[in-house]
Amino acid sequence: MSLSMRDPVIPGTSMAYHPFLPHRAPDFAMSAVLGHQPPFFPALTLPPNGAAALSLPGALAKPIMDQLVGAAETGIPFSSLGPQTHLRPLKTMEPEEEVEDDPKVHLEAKELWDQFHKRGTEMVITKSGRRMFPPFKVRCSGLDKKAKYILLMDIIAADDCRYKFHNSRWMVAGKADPEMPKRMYIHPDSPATGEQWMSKVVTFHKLKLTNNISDKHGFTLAFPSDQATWQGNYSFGTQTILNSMHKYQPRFHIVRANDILKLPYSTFRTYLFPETEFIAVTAYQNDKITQLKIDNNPFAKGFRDTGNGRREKRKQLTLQSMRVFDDRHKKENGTSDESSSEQAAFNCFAQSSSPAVSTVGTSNLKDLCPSEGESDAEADSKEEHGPEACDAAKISTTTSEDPCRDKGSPAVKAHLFAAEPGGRPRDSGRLDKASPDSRHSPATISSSTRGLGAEERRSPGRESAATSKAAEEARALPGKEAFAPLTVQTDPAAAHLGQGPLPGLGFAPGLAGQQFFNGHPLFLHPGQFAMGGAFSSMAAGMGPLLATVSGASTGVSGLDSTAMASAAAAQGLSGASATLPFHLQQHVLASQGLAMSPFGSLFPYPYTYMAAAAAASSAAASSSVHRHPFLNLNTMRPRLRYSPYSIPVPMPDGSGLLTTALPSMAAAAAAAAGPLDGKAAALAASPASVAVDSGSELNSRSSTLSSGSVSLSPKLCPEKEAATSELQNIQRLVSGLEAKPDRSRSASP
DNA sequence: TCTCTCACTTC
DNA sequence: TGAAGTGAGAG
Repeated sequence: MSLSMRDPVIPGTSMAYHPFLPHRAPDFAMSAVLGHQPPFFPALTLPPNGAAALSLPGALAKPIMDQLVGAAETGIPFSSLGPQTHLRPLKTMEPEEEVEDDPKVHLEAKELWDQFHKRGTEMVITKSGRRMFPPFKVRCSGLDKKAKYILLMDIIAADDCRYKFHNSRWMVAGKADPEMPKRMYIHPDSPATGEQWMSKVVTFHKLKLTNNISDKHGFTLAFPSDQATWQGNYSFGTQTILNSMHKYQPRFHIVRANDILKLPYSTFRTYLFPETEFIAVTAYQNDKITQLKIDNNPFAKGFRDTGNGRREKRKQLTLQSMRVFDDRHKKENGTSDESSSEQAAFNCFAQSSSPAVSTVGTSNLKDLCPSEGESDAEADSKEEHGPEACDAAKISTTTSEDPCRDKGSPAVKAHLFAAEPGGRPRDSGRLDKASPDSRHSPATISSSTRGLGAEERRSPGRESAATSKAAEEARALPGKEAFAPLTVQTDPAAAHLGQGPLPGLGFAPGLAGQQFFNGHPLFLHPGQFAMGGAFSSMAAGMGPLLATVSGASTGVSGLDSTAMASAAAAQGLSGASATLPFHLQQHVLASQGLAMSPFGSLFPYPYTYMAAAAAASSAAASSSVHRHPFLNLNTMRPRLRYSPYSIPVPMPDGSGLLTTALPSMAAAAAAAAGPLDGKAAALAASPASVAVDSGSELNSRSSTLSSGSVSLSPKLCPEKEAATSELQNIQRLVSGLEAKPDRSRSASP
């Protein structure tokens, strides 16, 4: 049984769903708390009949169940298993039936995105968080109507560059700053049936972007995995922390799972829309972008030229003053330079007075301002081919070297922005969109290789030699290893958590008013208590996950005194002592405008540890290769389908699924992944490049690729045709990776 | 560059 | 009606 938004769960009344509460005890076939270390470990749910009832990959389920069940039967101290273990109702662990589906995802408002993208989309980030505009919306099809899916979104760094807006163009300004802890946002409606998802446009407009590293709207989970790139901590949250003047790429994920608890073991189908790439800014740099926002964002109506808003009044005032100035100038010089006058006016009005700009607001993609800066005009003229062509180009561009790209870095898309230094063959090399549907073609990344390839494909940069040089220099700079976004690392275990690429997972926000813990201890930041459906089950199912608060330098996870105590006691957790007093927790929650769930903050785990874990995760992810955890993961494990979550490995006593086990695992993973840096990316890139080879193909193939039936392009990897079983592909690719990380190059033309 | 306040908007 | 989302502009 899983909770969802549809479950009538209301904070304060949802306790009935909490497995830790006494009245829930009967629902459990078994209930036990195993182990006591580390305190931050969430409970591992264990059905009474072992692995069979747990919908986990065989490889994972077996060792876990063997250990847990075996330990219980033989009297082995639970502590030897490491994590606290909770047994959950069998019914919640019943495996799902595998039903074929063929998900397709279409980006909504693509035309709008194209308009922005052509000029280098900027997204404002603020301390309190700013929504994305255009909003990220997709429409799904091809889902199994009856199956449940969890939809997620995250934003990853597009490259390792820092940018500056110079001479009306975005230019590389050096190496990227240390990456912020990444978070994944779970759509608040998750989980929902395929039918439900397909019946509406899935919007992620509530996701906010922030530059506040102390943001409390997130938490981190950590769990072991043999997939290095996904081993460690996973952050979720309603706000994504970004670096200003850095380029980012939103991603959309479809996970077929009827319960959040299965998320860690489910296959992620990732979709990437190049046109949604953007540069985070604290203040708009490109006036054209500003104008586009004003013209299209309802909330900015007041700044539109049309209307009686402040903008209009100001404009009129400015115009008036300008006329006075101009008249005076004419009298003084006896001549009138219309062009200069316009230019002056343009400068003074900051484009608000530009006629050309006013037309930008239309939904149609037209030239914005021919009269504007040469760079813009140039860009526009080049972009007149249409947004679709532009997209195709993005995807197909492959020849030029991207200066900003780290060796092996899969994602380098600096060239994607129109406002970049001229002279680059922006349009050259673009592939015509063969299919009308290509406009909706995302770069599907259900397979690691494809995902990486997609970005790799795009990475070929348009950067000038100069920028390339700068990037090179920047690259030479000390890595981000030193970066520790989160303050204190109180637990050694947390340190290694970050050794591997750690993709951030963000659990949805708008789940307010719903309980998300029907069960197990999950370390959540107070800010997450408002989350609902997805979390309800997630908490219950994140057994092997280590939860930590991420991105928070202050505070402690808010915990309901009652529930927390109950949970803590049940789990034998010791971290509660590190938490704030209940009233303080309430204060923390209140400060965030969040209602504290009665059972809410279940996790008495030391906030500091969580932060440390997140920091470690972030630091690990900051490596060039790890810049794109998702893609990197794929690189490491080329799969048509992959799970960002851990895959079971033999668990040593005392470690098991716990974080304690992470060190060794992470280390091993890191060791394996390390050498792959760069090469691995290349490997992954090959299939991906194929996938993105043609916009039309992307679209038509997205489903196929995502489904894993066939994802590799016949052009590049004929031997990897759909007929090849997924397992075989995985095995082959993985073995190849391990043996020859760079083999991919040879395999990919 | 960034942060904050402001007037204005939508919902 | 008020909370929340906007860009402008000052500092």
